[in-house]
Amino acid sequence: MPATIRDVASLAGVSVATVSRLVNRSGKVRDDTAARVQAAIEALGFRPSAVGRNLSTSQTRSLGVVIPSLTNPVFADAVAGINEEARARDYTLMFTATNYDRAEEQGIVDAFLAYRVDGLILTVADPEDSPVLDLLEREGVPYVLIYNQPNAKGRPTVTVDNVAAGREAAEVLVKLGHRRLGMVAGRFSASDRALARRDGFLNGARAAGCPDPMVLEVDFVDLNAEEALRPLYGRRGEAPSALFCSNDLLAMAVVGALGRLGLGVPDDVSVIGFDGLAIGTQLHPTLATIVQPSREMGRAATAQLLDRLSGEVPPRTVTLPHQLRLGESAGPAAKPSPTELRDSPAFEDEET
Amino acid sequence: MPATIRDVASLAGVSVATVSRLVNRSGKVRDDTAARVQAAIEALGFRPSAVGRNLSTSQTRSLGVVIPSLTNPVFADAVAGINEEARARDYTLMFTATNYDRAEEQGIVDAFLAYRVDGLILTVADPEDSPVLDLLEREGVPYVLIYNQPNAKGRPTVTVDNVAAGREAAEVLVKLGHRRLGMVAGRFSASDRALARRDGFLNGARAAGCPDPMVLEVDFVDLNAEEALRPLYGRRGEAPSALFCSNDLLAMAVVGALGRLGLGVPDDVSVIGFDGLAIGTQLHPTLATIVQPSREMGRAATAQLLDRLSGEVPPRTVTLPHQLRLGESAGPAAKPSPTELRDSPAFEDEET
DNA sequence: TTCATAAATGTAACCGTTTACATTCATGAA
DNA sequence: TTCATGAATGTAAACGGTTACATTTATGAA
Repeated sequence: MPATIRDVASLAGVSVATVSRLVNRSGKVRDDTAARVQAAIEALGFRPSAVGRNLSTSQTRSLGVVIPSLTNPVFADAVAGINEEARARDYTLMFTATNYDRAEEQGIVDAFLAYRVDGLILTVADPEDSPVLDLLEREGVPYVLIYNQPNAKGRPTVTVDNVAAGREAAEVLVKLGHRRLGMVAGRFSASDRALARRDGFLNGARAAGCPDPMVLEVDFVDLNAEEALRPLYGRRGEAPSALFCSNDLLAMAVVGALGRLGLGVPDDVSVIGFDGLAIGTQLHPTLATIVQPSREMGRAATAQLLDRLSGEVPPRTVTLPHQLRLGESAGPAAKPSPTELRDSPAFEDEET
Repeated sequence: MPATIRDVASLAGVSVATVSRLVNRSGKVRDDTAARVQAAIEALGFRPSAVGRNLSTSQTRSLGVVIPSLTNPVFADAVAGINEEARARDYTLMFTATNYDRAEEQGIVDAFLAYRVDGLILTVADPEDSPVLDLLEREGVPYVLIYNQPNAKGRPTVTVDNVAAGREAAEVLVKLGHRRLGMVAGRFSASDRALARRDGFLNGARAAGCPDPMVLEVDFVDLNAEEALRPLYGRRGEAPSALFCSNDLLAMAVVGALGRLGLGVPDDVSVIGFDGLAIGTQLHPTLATIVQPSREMGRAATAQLLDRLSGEVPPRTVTLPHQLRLGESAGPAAKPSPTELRDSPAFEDEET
């Protein structure tokens, strides 16, 4: 229905090649011819079809974006960054969320490959063991991971140092006087980064001579935080006085749940999250967290991918700096009660 | 580089038509032939090119999504809904955020039209006066608006009744004993819905015999809420005791800013937002708000658009139900001090 | 067997671009 | 005036599918 390049050509009395040259500035055309063609284009409202062009050039100037969920602002922020960079370079985005479902993941990537996207940006459950990534490798379609851990297979990734960050979370809590630490995390099977953060956290706790933190693995989607925390806070004395949550959304839910369990934050329990969501600073108490530069990560991933597409850079892993953001949700440990002193011999080697 | 339908055909010793028929189940092919072709497909890793298909069928099974921002979860939620419905019907999404910029808007829609998306879902600044929508109308490309106000030009829209909702916000505040109401809103020029909410709010306030609420129009992106509120809360007695915010993000910022100004929520000032973001229920105080079913709106918009593409339904406007969600941020008005009683004769006709 | 009919398959044009290569045109030197 | 040269333009073949229509093959009734 819309006008084609041939319509324009015949109206202007030139060949399609000339029209194409003018439209793409890919060759010289005399001024008066140009004017005639331009007039024809406007008269017909000609809008070159990307699909025709894609077919003939066998590239689409489009990128596929595959993330677990948009409901978590951390991903939304990354997509915002991806979007910015892609638009700036005149690429279009095909987008989808997998809802943490591997089958979906597969289906989506299949669809994107059918559309012949030039490259993909994705966050997968586990890059070490990912059929989709293997597929992309096999097909030779360039991709960059985002948020995922750098991994054995050398897959290009833009991320932060989750292990170091987890360790810092432990360290700051210890510095505040906490000894009994705990962690609440989403399912590790769905998040290699949560796993890395845990590793760092345990590490940090051990290095500081704390007893091993207990780790609570919870169902992140439709979570009942109160229910999940109850076992931990059934008996008082032995429960952790500080919790590290594998992401901010989780941390916010935990803070709310603790309140409903009658525990004050940070007076009874300190909480520190991960992600650095903007809203965290608006809350009451403000959320202590480890900030990752999500938007920037999106931008960086896109930049690398596009550079790669224009044949420049070799694939590589980029680690962006994270940053501790103190907040009211993490406070000094309460003075231990006599019973607790008795229960926790580890207190002997307390520092500070 | 990837295998084409002709490769498959020649390997299987059949014609391309047969392969096509098998792939699309669009015609009968004998079992043994089917097996041979299937084998060839697998041997070559044949993946039919959507771009080839798009060209020949002149449709793309893709939808364009254009929203102001992903950073606001209300849009992210809608996109999640759009994504769900689109995937279920085997459509792919092209996506972009405009950052509330009209020029961007135009550029993006141009790009989507070039890609020949089958239809668009969008939220624009002002549907009454929108070059992009006029363009779509002219080109005959189907679209559905989301969040925008139903409008004179009869553009199909999926939304809630923002005017009624605004009125309800006023009513609930009045019922809590507030008389001096105020509203904080994003720029009306960027949001027809904020405008509608204000209209309803003013209406409700008047109907209840309250003095006209003052309306503070603020810059929503990179907002310094504290600075913005200072004029309102410079002198105490005359400042509003309850604020309606045109969206939840704004409300959260306002709650935080009030705290920093030394004003307690809800003890000194009540705050009610709009959107019903999930996090609102986790906050402390929990956020009173008017919930719109964002995900559902995304789904509904997509459903209507796709139905329309298959030639069924005529374009129409759908109004989904909104819902008041009480929260701790809106509480009863403080007993008026004597000075205030003197200053506000309007208190005479107080109800309840 | 023979033939009408239906089932299965094949042929080739078309969708809207790009682009290698061929052709025509203008220009200025000889 | 003629011709070599480079600039401007044109021709036609891809690109990877779909599909109307033509052709071949199988089926079963007479």
